[in-house]
Amino acid sequence: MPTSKDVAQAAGVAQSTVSYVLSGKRPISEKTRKKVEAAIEELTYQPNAGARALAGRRTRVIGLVIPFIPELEMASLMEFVSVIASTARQFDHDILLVTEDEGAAGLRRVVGQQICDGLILMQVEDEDERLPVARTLNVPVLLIGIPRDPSGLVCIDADFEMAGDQCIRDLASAGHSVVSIIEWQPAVVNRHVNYVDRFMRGADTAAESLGVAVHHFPGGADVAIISESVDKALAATEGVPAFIAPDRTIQDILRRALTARGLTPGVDVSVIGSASPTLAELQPVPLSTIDLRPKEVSRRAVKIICDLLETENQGPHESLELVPTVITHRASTLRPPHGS
Amino acid sequence: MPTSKDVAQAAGVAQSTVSYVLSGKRPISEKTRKKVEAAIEELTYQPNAGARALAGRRTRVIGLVIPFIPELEMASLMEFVSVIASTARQFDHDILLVTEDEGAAGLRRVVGQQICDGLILMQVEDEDERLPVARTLNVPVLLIGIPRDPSGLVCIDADFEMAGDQCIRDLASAGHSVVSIIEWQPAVVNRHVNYVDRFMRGADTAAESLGVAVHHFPGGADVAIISESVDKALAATEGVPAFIAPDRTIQDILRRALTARGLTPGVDVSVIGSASPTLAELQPVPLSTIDLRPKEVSRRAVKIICDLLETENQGPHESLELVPTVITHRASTLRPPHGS
DNA sequence: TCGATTTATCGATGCGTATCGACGATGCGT
DNA sequence: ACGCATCGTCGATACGCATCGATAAATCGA
Repeated sequence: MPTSKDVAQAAGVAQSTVSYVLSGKRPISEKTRKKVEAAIEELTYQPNAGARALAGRRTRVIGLVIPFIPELEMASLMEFVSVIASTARQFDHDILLVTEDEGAAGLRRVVGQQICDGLILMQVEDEDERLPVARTLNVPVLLIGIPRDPSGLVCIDADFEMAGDQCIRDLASAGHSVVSIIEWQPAVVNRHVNYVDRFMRGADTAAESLGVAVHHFPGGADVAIISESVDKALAATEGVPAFIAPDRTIQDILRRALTARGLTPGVDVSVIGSASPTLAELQPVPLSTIDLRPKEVSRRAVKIICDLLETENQGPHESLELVPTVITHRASTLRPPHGS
Repeated sequence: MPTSKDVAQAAGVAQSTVSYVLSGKRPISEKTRKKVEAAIEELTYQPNAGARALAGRRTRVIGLVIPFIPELEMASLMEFVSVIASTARQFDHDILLVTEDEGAAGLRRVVGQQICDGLILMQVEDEDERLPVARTLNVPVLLIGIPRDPSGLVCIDADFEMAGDQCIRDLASAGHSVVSIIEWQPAVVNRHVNYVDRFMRGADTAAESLGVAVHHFPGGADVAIISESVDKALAATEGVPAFIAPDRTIQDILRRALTARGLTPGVDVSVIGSASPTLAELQPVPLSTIDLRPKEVSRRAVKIICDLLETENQGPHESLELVPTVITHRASTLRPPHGS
């Protein structure tokens, strides 16, 4: 492997000059820059990351703490991971995976060994055991998700309250006065992420101001529970029933339960789910969706932490950014009455 | 951040002694070891990764090249990633994400900058553009998947041929003489991964030796295509029909298509799918599965490359490891006739 | 034309660890 | 008691790069 010294020798300059050509931190004449760049090209020189980290006290690596494999939600998780990694590259950073099974000790390790310049924590819970540790680490930490006490922390998440609001308003404007919301699966709810509450709060508030009645039903991974909820919901509704199912697994089960009862989304019943546009269009009846914008959340998360890494001021930051959600009409919801 | 020099000072020894206590590469008296360990504890010393990499020419990081986000198969992908990261930790290594959108240049980068000691390539295609590059990198590379020409490369994958064989034998022993296999989705097939072919070869060979007739049907993401295949398959079968659907998405669609026709798995029809035991049990009718053992593949992949990293001999290795698949009877297939 | 600036480059040093050779201390046999 | 191997520790050096101060060269003003 060629070193910057080799490059310097090939270009007939000092090693430090090579370094300055690369970093641009001192003026370099056009002539020597050309020489150095030619030498770099010829030797296919690439700076050694370890040496760079040692001398520059910067690794340009961000640790990504992924939650413990819950067998569910994996697809969604992967989308975050993938977009985070790509975006990090755009900011000239790399992503190191830190698995949850290392626990809080893992955070101390990657920061203590200075493998990472900063951390992104995914799936932050209401009372997350990692937070006390995160607060004491002397590196920027970015949370995806909002804990009960976000003081002294930098958080970002989808605006679930807005999502709940949008769903209710949308159904209300389509003429529904009763809406049934089916919660996330117990596996999600029990993890004590609070976006469930935020969503419901947004929905309830909107419903109250619009005079819409909202029924809540527990989520469940198996058909029986959902079927039961559907029956209760149908019994409690006059006119065309409306369902909101923000959990992807739930919405699949819901669709089957409705089909089994001879109800067609967009005709006899309105359904709002959550899915990427692509997947939504692939449904038997294209699904109206509330888009929680995982990609945008991921992108902003990376941007925020990279900004923090640039301005290396040590003062503990604190901020809370909510990414607006987007509701999209497709065939699974009734159209609003003409003129409304 | 304390350094090994600080530790040395606190313990009243030389810095090199601290290093030897940590590495164990030279004998250290019980007494000074205790002193040093106490100092490490007290200062919460952790060795600097950059310095370590520089001096030891080893980063203890493995690059994991994840395929370009295909919107499908994400859950399965995440399972690999998660297990790989955990297993790497057991071998005292970390995982750096390398996204496919950097292309082959990404491989050169992470190796050239010596961010990684080795690479794991996921989802290797038949004629993978990354392979020529991989062969010239002077670090161990481990492929998950088997390219057309595996010469000079180290590969591991599930034994899809065995999987095909097992499925056919299982159905044959349950009395089926005609079996319909529904291929993976076009999105998978078109990516030119060859495990599809390997599976079919195993199935066809077994079928021939057992006198079983096999019908192949294309996969498809939407219900219409699968329904059509099912109808054709039913028409072509006398007695109880049997289906094999190794693609998870397909198997979900298949189940609905069969249900719609009043066929109950395990009673009027046999179905073998692919899913984790957990998910298989959650189905309306517990699904007989062919387990492609993604976790085991991941674990072995990490073990292999870590072994290669230990024995740093430079000679280009070549090997091909196939992980045995496991077929598990559940309620969705007919029971073999008594006594067989 | 000569000193005062500015510009471009060089040499030296430090970052924190691993490793090698050296050296004093200890134990051995005779 | 003396030479000799062994054990435990130390000091010095290298790893490859970033950065600082210094210096030579070029530019400018008067």
